Amino acid sequence: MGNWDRDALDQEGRDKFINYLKEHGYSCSKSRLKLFDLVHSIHHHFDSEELVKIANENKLQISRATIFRNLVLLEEAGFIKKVQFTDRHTHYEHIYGHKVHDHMICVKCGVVVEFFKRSIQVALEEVASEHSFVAHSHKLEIMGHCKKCNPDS
Amino acid sequence: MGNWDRDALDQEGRDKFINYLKEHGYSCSKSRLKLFDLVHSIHHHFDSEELVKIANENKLQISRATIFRNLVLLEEAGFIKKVQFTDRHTHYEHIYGHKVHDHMICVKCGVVVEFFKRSIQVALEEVASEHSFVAHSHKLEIMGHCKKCNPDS
DNA sequence: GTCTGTGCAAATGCTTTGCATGATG
DNA sequence: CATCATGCAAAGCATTTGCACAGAC
Repeated sequence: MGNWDRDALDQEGRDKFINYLKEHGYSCSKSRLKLFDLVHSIHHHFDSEELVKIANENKLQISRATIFRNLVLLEEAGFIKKVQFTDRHTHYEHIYGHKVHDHMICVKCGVVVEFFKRSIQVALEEVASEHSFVAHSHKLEIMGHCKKCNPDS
Repeated sequence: MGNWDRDALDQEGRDKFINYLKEHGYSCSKSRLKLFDLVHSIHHHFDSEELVKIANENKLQISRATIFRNLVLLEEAGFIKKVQFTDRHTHYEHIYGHKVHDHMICVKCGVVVEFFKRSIQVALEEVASEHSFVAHSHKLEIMGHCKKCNPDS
């Protein structure tokens, strides 16, 4: 994961991020933009440790503290979202340029499958409105055994 | 939360727990049973801190370490389950004697509403089998604003 | 030049662990 | 009486924070 470069999609998101920063009175520091690029150079789930590692390997000059502080900002700006898998620390995934989806996790081998199911989305809307909630987002993870790890097969 | 007592339902669960311990080669220590009772005397979500606090107030003589160690056991035995809300530390809820349900969390006031929706359960089963997964459990949380905190109302 | 962001290292807070002691079967 | 559980205090680990300095606008 040492190499990372922006692609066209990210460039568009990058501009949105810059706008967000300006509109909300945050400055466009180099670290923030570097972190944005770094985060978007990873095409899978990631955690803070991974960012720190890549940043160090590539001598990006972003400290661990700055990474944590700006992950909060990226989350607040709606570019990334926390996901909690089996272990204790926080993982993130991209939102920008990605479709809404949920996760299925094999408790044996740890494989994570992303899926989208319209009927779930619809049912979520319904149940929220039944309880007079205005839903903004949700977190859904199915735990079980994947085909390979299925003890009965 | 200073008072706690077993009721009939818990007594049945308690026996199951004792069986579980025996079958799995764990000893039926006083601490373990006290923790079982304590956990089941709480009728809502709880966290380790709350258990420690009640244990101390009631002089139950269960140390923090023992609480953590046995929470793992209770989870493994299927009596409680981890739930992750907004803050950083782990919350638990009962499984035994409770129906399957999910949560809706108000991001403003933090209220947690439990709900059950059949169409969601059905859709979860479907999507798992579409991906050749055998689902054991799931975690579903809807984040949004409750009626009171809804900014548009 | 003023205000905001960053780096560093220390602090935090939940959780885990090593080891000597105590309870269990 | 051998084994497993517990208590205590210390360690771990992801994350947060205070403060002096650097960078943005």
